[in-house]
Amino acid sequence: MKTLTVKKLAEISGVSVRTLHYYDQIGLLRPSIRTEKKYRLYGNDELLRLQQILFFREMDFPLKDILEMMDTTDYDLVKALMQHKSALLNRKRRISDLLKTIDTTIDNLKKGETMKNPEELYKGFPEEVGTTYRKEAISKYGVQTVEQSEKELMKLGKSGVEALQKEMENVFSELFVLKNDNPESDIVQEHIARHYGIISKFWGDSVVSDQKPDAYAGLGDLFVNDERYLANVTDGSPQPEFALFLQKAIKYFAENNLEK
Amino acid sequence: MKTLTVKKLAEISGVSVRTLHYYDQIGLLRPSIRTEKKYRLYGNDELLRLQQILFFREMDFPLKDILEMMDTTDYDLVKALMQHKSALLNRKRRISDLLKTIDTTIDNLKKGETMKNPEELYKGFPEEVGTTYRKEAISKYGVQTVEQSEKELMKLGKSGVEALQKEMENVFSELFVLKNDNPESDIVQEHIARHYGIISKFWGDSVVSDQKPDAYAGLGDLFVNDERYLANVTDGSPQPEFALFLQKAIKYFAENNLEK
DNA sequence: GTATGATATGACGTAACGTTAGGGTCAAAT
DNA sequence: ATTTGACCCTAACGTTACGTCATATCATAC
Repeated sequence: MKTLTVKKLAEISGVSVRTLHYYDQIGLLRPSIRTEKKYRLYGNDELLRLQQILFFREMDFPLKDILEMMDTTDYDLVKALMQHKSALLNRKRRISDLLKTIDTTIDNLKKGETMKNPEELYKGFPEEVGTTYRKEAISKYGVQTVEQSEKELMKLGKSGVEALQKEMENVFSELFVLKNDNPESDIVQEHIARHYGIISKFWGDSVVSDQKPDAYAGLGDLFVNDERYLANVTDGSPQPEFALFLQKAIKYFAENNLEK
Repeated sequence: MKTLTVKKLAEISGVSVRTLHYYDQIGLLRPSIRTEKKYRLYGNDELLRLQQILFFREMDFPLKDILEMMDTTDYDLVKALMQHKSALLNRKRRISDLLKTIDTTIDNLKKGETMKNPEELYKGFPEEVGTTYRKEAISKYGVQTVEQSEKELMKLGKSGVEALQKEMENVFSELFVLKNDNPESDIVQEHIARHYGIISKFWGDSVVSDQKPDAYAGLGDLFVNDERYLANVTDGSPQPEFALFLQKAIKYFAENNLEK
């Protein structure tokens, strides 16, 4: 039978020599022969096994699991693959979330220098939250949808909008008083629900209904990420603890009341 | 000013005490005060800074980068975020690929892995190059010569062949990256040489030695004439420019290294 | 005075290798 | 026969972001 040295095997399989040493060490892939002088020699079976290993490694299985899978004769491969699949799906979702957050963060940063346009509508709200979501909404649902909903907002009239703004400020100051309570307590959650209601009205149709839970949950993160959002509630001084409190409260609310 | 002990800070920020120790150690987050007895005391600024850190950590930034970002005043945050975004997009794509592979694997396992026909050997190669050349080779050298060399290929075993296939795919994807370089540049030619080596092994004796230069040069033309040959390298979308690039590179290689 | 809880430093463990470091071995070329 | 150069071996540290003891000191309450 033809045998292969480490280097050869490394070359045709595309892994490093060190990797083969390591796999030998942890018992994942042992050479079929050790010569007098301790040289490793691999046969065809080992090449085959290595291919298997690399396949699973490609799938991001930890080596420990691979070892177990390959040494357990009655291993349920399909089940393992499906499990792994769901883990991958989770990772993917998480990355999608991160991407969203990055986008809004980039938006926020850029917005800091530019923008001063016709959206006086949003004045007075937790600093520029409205405009941020306006941009997001535009990119998601198109400009005309958003402008449509803004027209509806207009119908409320200046005074109507101001009333909403005032209401929102009230909720915030009430929440501020509760900042040392448990974010998941009933009373806090009631206020959060009120806040959500106001925000919803404010968003109108610019954020489509089934996107609102996500958008709202994202709000909590924004408070933490950029203290300016709370600046006009806390009269200027940074309140990281309050922001954290809001984040937790909002997260809890979104998870328990919005996702269906 | 209000100060926080490790435990307190850990609690309100949601990280472990050990993490704070560690961040202190690597200089990422130093307490503003060290008491007589070395107790760490953190002020508001540190809490704020920690929030920033955690934000970036959420984004999967390595701590080293976070440290640099936060200590470099003129750091281009937007740029960093966009870079990071593209990295995340890559991860996401990779995961999507893995998911696809897992699905097909599960399918295969359920169907009861068969495949053992002669043409199965050529699977994974630039679509049908193998079989096409089989036909061509047969018409040129006769059936028995080809079958003989296929027996030799069989000796490599499935895994050996797969290793070759993998190697070939690697070369292609590396070449794809270089597709805007000069086809006659050293680096491109090096990869072409590798490719030729692999093809040669694959052809074995089915293509007689002194015919290989011609056959190989012909390969470049095939790429241009039939886009399917590159289909599985370019994940489906036609890449006429890449094909032309390969054709030139191969022609140059054959003329300068193979003919004599 | 002592029990309890918080804090400190130090050091090992983790995953999967990469990377020297220091020394044998084998085949070909001299 | 020897030198070269390519290849082989083991040992061991470095990497990331902490978790988990171990051991010792400190603060607070009873």
